[in-house]
Amino acid sequence: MAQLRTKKWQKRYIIIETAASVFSQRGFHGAVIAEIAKLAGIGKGTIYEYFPSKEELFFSVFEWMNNEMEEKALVSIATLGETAAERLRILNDVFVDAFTGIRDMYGLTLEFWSAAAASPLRERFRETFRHTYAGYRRMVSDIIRDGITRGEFKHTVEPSAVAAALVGTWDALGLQAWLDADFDLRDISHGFLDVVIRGLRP
Amino acid sequence: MAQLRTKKWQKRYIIIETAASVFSQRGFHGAVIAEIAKLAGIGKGTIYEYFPSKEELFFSVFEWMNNEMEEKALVSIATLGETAAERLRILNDVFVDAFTGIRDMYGLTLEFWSAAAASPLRERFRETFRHTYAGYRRMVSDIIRDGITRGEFKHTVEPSAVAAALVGTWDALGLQAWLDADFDLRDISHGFLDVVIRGLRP
Amino acid sequence: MAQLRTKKWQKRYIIIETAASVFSQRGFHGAVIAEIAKLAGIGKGTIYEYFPSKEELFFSVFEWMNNEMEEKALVSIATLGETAAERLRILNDVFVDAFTGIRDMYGLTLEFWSAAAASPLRERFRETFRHTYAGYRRMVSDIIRDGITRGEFKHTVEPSAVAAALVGTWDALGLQAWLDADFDLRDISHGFLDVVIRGLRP
Amino acid sequence: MAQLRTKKWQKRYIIIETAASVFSQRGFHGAVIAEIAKLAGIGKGTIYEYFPSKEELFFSVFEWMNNEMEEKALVSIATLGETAAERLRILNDVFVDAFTGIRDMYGLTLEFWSAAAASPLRERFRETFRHTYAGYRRMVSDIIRDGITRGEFKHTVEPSAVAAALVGTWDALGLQAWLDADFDLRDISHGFLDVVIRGLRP
DNA sequence: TATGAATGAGAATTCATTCAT
DNA sequence: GATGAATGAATTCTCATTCAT
Repeated sequence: MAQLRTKKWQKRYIIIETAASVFSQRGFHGAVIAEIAKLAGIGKGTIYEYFPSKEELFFSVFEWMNNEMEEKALVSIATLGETAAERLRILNDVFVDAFTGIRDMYGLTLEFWSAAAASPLRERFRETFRHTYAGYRRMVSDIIRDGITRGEFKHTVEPSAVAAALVGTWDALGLQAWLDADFDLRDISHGFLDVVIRGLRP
Repeated sequence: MAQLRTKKWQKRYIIIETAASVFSQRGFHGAVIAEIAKLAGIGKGTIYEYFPSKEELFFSVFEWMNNEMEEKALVSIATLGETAAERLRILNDVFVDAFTGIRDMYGLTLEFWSAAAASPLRERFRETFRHTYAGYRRMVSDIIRDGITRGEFKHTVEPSAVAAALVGTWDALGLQAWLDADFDLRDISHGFLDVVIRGLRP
Repeated sequence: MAQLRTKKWQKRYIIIETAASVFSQRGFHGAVIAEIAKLAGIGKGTIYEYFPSKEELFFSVFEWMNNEMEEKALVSIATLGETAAERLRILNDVFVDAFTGIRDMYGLTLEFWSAAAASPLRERFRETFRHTYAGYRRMVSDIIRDGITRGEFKHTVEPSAVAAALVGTWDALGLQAWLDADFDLRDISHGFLDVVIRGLRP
Repeated sequence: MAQLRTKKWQKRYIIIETAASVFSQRGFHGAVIAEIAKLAGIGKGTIYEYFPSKEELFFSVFEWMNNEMEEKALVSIATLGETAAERLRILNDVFVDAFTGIRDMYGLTLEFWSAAAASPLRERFRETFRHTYAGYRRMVSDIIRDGITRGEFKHTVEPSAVAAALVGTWDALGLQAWLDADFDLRDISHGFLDVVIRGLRP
């Protein structure tokens, strides 16, 4: 991204980062543009030079976080292990780690979902969510299909069903972990993944 | 509920139901008390005779929907089948059916999560969520433990891990189905549950 | 107007009157809703209970002033003198008096014209102006036609042309008088009307 | 104007012309400096090299249009016909033509009036209006006085009263024509002028 | 001289909540 | 108990103007 080096994009990035933090602490509606600007060290009006509205800024934060996360996942996919099972475990850990890394920003995810339900930009939020989920499902179902091909997994399993469910599980376990400090995300996801992998074996 | 027969509680119930509909269409922040009142056929001020604030009303809607759902789940639990596997499948269908039944109100769930992240009443939302999830996890882990006891499931599986993941899966598959009209929730959940149950077998 | 006695209409009227004064002093854009409210002795939000927007409030002021003026003109028409010429003179004086009576509010008229050119409600302003002018033109051309019938005026004059011009003249002389404190509106309009009436004679 | 040949004045002229167009479409308050600059093909900041403020720019547009119009009127005056009546008719046509020529810019005139009522520069607008009207009145009263001298007009008419009224009539008929597409400005002004000229005859 | 990125004062509007009736 | 008129705090967004480059 040569762009990232230009001043314009650097400032845009600063705004997004600051906004992410404020939105995550206060929620979309609780966040106030003036505060974001002040924390970003710029004037209120400047934000509107970069984003046409609060909603669009929020959507940009959403896109940015999606990209960050997807990039991590893709990297991990590229550097993966021997067996399909092993690769599922590694991918699982990517999500666990990602969640742990943004734990205090998890509320933001919930705000994104709410935006997908009730924002004026809801259709764009939904479309992006659909797209993102489709991407993750594809990653997982590719691994499973590969496992089937190699004889590692039973050929009667439905890769897309398992993929959808696994992706959903990562999401949902993150939610429970966010709710409950005692929830041991790593342990629980490992325990469950063991069961799933056993279930996938021929 | 003897209460439900009193006028006071009847009107309270009407408000909650109307509010649920409006919140689900417009989101918490987009919903306007005046509209809820008008649709409920009462005066704006009257709502404040029953609920101290918009947030509290929203929270009451949340509690009410939780109760509705839990009741259904408990009924299904009580009337269950022979094997543990069968009971898991029935419980799975309860969630699938519940989701299908409130599909057009699913946005409300997302708003509840957002409230858990950013409402002034967030702690109460979180606490209720925690409690609800704990309840569902208990239902599932009871079934699994029972399966282990009966020798139907492997005794090394961690019931609570599987329970947390399954409950999460139901949640998360609902979300994906809400996002994507083509998503065949029943099929996919069945396909996945088969794998999980195989994985649970000794 | 039984309505005028209801509280709702009384308050509406107070707001319109106060707004007329503020708009006339500061112009539409210079006027601030908060000031109107304060001067009217009510809360800022209350204005929005009666008028959906600043523009609509302004338009209501416009309608109100139009009605006031038209009423006066109609009264004078009803109580008029013998000859057509006399009636033109009386009508002329109605406008002269009206202008003198609202001299310090004349700026408001200019603001209305500006609104007819550039307000979001411009079409309604224009339509109302058209309607008002048509009404005044009709009053005048009726008098002239009557004068022709009675043989007082030449039958070849075009009543509608003279009516349009006379109505315009009253407007425009008011404007010049507003610009220039030395401008003797009464004298000048009388001098001119004499010429016009001579010109109308057979 | 030797000035017009310098680059500085050329650019100033371009800005004024562009501004006239934008102000006429959007009104003074609806017009945005950035748009004027873009349409003029220059940078936003550059406008401030030529005009100290939006108001001053608007005032310059006003002056420029006044000069344009006055020039036309003076030219027509210089090339006039035989009798005083004929000269009044020619002057009348100058205004009719001028109006027709700037029909779609007529809104601008209304904005100038509004500025005379409510701009921070209102005094300068008023002064200029006064001056302009005085000029036109002088043109007309000179003609009438000349007509009286030549015995063409009655010596008891008050030239300045008729002049003020005629000038006002041109203004006001333009307004009515602007409001109403069906208004036949030429016909009506001719019909009226005939009456006035008859009234002026001895 | 020209530019346009940055600024923040400023104002309309919304709507949860109150409270007199 | 029920109501809805009144309220004003709160917030987004606009845009004329400045000034470093």
